[in-house]
Amino acid sequence: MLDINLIRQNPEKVKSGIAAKNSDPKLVDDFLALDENWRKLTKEIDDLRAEQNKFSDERKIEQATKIKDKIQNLESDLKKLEQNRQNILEQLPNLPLDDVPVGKDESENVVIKEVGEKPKFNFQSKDHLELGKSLDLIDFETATKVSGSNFYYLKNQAVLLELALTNYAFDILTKEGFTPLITPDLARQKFYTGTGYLPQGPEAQTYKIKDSDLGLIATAEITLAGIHSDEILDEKDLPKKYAGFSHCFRLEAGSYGKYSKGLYRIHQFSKIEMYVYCSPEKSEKIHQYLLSLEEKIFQGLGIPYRVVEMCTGDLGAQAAKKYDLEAWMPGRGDWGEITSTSNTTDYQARRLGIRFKRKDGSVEFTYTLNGTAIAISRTIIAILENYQQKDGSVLVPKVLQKYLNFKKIG
RNA sequence: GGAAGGGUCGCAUAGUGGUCUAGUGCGAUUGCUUGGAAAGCAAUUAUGGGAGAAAUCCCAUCGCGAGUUCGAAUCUCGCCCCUUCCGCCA
Repeated sequence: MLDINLIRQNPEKVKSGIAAKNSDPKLVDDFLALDENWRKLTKEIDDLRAEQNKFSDERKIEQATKIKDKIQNLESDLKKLEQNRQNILEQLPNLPLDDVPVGKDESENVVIKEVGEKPKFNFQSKDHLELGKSLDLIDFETATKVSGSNFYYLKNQAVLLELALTNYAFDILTKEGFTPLITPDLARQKFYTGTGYLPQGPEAQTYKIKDSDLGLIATAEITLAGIHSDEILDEKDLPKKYAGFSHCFRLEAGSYGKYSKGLYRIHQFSKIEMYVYCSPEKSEKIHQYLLSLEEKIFQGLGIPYRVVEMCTGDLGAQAAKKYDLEAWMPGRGDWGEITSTSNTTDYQARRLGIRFKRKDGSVEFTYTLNGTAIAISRTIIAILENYQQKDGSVLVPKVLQKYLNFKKIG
């Protein structure tokens, strides 16, 4: 949600910002028109109420009743105005930061750097599906029978690999002062909408629990953002850094093609998400910090990756700035998204009511940032495909060996 | 899942239809006092919205939402949460 005062005072800035994100700038004019009517009517009703209160206090019941009827008539109009105004407000995406490259879609994203050496195989390499099968690590067939397509059983050493990756990431993050958490895998709807995820409708990517207000979370971002909703934090406690493990559930309706196969696009996976609450002036530095932690994790794993900065058109609604890490995936012979970190400024905080009190006593909205520490399933793809050997086995990255009693899979 | 009780200002508590503009205590901040502190005394002590150049004024908020009423913290209904007991279970 954007700051109403910003829209009122600087509509041109808002228009150009949302236009860069492929949203219709006309929404701003619509909003301002509704807002002006809303203000007029609000004033009118407030004044009437003041009058009604006065008559009530003086027990002038007849006059008070008359005003009451008047207010009731106006109030239904006000409700409509308020709702329309709110609808538009919720449609407006967060504005991109000034230094974000302008672009229409993902084709205009900017590759910032490439780190690590792509492996060169002197044998016929396999993709993770073949490796998963030959090494008995992933079972899609049985999962399809039990749960449907795009589910999987992790088996044998892949299970231990998942746990090792979890421990590895938590070790790094706790050293960095993050509070480790295992979050609920279900959350109330208001936290989906608050973080900007759509719980329903044709574009919904999330599962909803029938006859309840709950849904399966698509990311721990939802449960981590909820922690301090409707709270006023103390500036001296900022930044608050959380690392939350959760299962993530995504409908992924209509995803087909070679890039969707195997573990890449599935209905359920495990992920550790970083989430930071901070003051506005610290947010850009912390965003770079989150990116550096993501790089540290994948450098440690020895997986070649590149850093991509999203252009304005590919930021999504919540983000003001966003970087992805893409790992080299030999099985597809291409890069595949493996982490994502966003500065959502005060966009989520406004919806969720997350504020903080400065030393001088003033209260303002907190900035929030999120970043993937590790998405286990895609990381397993990258490990299997990059560490495969001629004999069909897969070496375990050095940093994981201390969590496992084997150095080689197969 | 069932039954009973509860949710009030940072915390603790009072408040069962109008003087609640929410009392009291604790805590916090500021001032007075002091060599300094404590104690004491005094004042302040929320959030959102609207009008205004400002001082300031007005509206809303007692878990959330709807309703009854000229008037609701107080009455009614729905929901959420907490506590205790029962059931079920890891």
